[in-house]
Amino acid sequence: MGNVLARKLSGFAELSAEDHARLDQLCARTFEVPAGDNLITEGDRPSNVFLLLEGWGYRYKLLEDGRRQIVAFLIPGDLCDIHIFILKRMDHSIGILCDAKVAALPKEAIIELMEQSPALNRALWWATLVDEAVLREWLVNAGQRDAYHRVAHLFCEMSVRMQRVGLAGGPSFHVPLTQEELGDTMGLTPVHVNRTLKRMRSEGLITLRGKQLEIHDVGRLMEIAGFNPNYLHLAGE
Amino acid sequence: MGNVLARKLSGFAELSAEDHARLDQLCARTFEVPAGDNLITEGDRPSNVFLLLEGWGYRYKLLEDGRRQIVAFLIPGDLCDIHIFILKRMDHSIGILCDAKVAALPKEAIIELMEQSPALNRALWWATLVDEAVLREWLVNAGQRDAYHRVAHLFCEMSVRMQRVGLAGGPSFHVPLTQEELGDTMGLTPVHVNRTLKRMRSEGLITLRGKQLEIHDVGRLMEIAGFNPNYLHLAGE
DNA sequence: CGTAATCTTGAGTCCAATCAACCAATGTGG
DNA sequence: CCACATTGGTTGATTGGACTCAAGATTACG
Repeated sequence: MGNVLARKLSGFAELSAEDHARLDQLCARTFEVPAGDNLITEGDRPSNVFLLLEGWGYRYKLLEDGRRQIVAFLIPGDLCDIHIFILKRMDHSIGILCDAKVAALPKEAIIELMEQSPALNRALWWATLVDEAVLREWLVNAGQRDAYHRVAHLFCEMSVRMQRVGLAGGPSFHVPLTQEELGDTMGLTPVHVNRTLKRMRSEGLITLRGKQLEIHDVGRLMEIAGFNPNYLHLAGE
Repeated sequence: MGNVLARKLSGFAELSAEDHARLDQLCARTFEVPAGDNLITEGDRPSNVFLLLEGWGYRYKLLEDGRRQIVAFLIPGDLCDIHIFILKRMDHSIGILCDAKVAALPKEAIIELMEQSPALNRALWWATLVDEAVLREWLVNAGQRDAYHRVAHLFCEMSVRMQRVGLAGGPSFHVPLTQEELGDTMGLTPVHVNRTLKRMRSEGLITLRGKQLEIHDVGRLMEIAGFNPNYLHLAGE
């Protein structure tokens, strides 16, 4: 179903029934990608745009010595760069965190879509700009906040994003990340992530067991994190 | 002159004489912005796209307690987000570092430009995607590298970017940044930036005096930084 | 059910922050 | 034209947050 994408985009623009049909049609050809696989590898020249329908992915870059920085998470409804084919080669990789269902959209289909529907064109642009805004906020996170506030901020963002696509029923949702992956996201070691989570648990802020994250009081966590959702550019502004 | 923009874009796409004319025309109405001013402030609803013709600008976000993270530098030829008007409000600010000359491009002109010239459309897209790629690399920098390698990496990037728009004649170029601003860029304190620069100076890597940066051996600095220019997606790939 | 991956905790170390002067350069007004 | 103020740069001493190393507990999974 293109429903995940439609649901996400309709948070920004009013989509017509025709637009919905277009999106559904776009997602006709899907395939499965098992956890641990790479969807795209640095150096590739992708000619398709991928849409994540189920599961989680993540963008990352590797340094020569093996260190890894995760630069984005992809959750259902997320596209990997609509215009990626403009660049000659990928400058980063996209990995899959848990068994995923993916639609491959030929670039021609994307171009056609954007030409035919001004609403979708704008909506896809909006999604792209929000991705960039998230990247800026992650840079703020890594550059300015200490471990405790970094984790808090990331969890707030995840909560909002999961809510948005209907994957967080209530205060609890699935986060298929190891502590090592959390560390590589925020520039922390897994050991320090562990200690930070322990602290947040002991303060009654969260429960994180078996990849299930529960935020006991989102408002309070947002306050701690200094979380301002404006950068996600949600519907109601 | 739109020449700065044209020079930058022609590093990616072959622009026709007509395209050059279009760009020149676009930059007809210019104005000056003094150092220290904000070009755009968080919360604004810009209806113009700004093109920096002379001087330096920087994107930044402030936290409640006054800390600042610089998330990008704008040098001559850089546009501030072509499609910014799709978002309702700015989620960050753009400041001016040294007296600048700026062209304000009405969004209609941008849209028209992109419709009329496929080459320019692609080129502007390319510029946008490169901006995002730089952001990813900055996140890697802040998340994974220590102060010494962070500074080295940033200087390598600046060198390449300045070279690209013809603002670095040889190994030396103008960098109108205080050590505090360098710190806010990389998530370091000014004191530590100072010590790091001192070390790089003592190792004979750089000279930095009066806002003039000279990199004595770019190849060596790139090696130290682990700098791979692929993310800048230059012409020759 | 056993092995590997992940999580957890402790002890010691180190990189970068903080605190605090002092110096150099620039600029302004009397 | 000089006194003084301000900003930016430099250096030292100390502190602290996060890393490293290491070992044990728990969980996941073939």
